[in-house]
Amino acid sequence: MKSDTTMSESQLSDALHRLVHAYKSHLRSEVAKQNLNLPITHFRALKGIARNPSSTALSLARRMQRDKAQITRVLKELQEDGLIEKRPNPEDGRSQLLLPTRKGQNVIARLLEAEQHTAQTMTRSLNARDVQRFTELTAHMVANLDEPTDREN
Amino acid sequence: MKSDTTMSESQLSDALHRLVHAYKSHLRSEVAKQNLNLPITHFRALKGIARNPSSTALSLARRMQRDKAQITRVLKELQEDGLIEKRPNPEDGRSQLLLPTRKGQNVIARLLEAEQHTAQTMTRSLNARDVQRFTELTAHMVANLDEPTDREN
DNA sequence: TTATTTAAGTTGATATAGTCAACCATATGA
DNA sequence: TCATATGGTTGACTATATCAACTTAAATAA
Repeated sequence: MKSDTTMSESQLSDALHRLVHAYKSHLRSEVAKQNLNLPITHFRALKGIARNPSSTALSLARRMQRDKAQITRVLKELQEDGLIEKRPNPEDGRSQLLLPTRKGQNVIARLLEAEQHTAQTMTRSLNARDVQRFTELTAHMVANLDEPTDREN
Repeated sequence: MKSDTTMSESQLSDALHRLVHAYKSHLRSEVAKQNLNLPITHFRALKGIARNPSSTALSLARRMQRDKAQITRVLKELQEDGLIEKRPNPEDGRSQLLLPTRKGQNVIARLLEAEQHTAQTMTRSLNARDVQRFTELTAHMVANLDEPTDREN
């Protein structure tokens, strides 16, 4: 009798979809309130660059687990918006180091606020332990999904 | 000193994105293994229709929390693929009832298998209680995000 | 040192998702 | 019966993702 299991897995899947949808739409509107017009992926990329001082397109793609083609495009737009700059990578002539500009740092600060509002709304009925637990479980599941097929990308 | 909080929220957000991305890509490949060529959203819609005997486009849109325009398109394609049919709704001349065809039911069964594989992979390091807890927390968060703005759509 | 292979990044083409506004037809209620 | 609301459709557009081909530089083998 596996239908119970199947059921709970369907629920898990649906709940996840709903959560991410609701999360993105809330965050998008928070970002808009800050008068910023930046898609979520761009935000995430920008954050990743700021957090990691010597990012390159490829290292970012790996950390975000996104296609490098997509990253190239996002970076191009971030650069056009003056949020990041690319510097030649002294260690590899094919690659560039990514840095947030001053403007980019400014924008990041505001984005983090928006993100925090959203996260606070989202977790307002949970205590810190629950949030912690949730994050851990999430990370576990990501690892489980990634492990089998040695990902390249 | 709120930077700790901000940090954990960023982590939560990133972890979530990664999970959904990994989940979708795993599920997509499981679906492909079944020789089915159906986007995830179509699958979810089909599932929703099968689960709920007297679905209409709008009720489905509400349950899935998706835009009705998007639902219309998904339904059109499911119908073109012969997976669902539309019957006039005796209670409202503007609306149609949605039913899976026999073929649709067949496909659903195989999709559920694919979904189950993915879920099993994803949760293999967790026990049932953890999964349960995770699903609950997810639902809580969805509720928190939905509550404030009385959603229409 | 040249030739071959690999890696970083870009580009093109295409698929999938989601959003918003305008719109048509039916329903509802004043 | 007129005005308004609702179910559903369509158009236009944005955002996200995937894959393959390609360019240039790097690494390695011959």
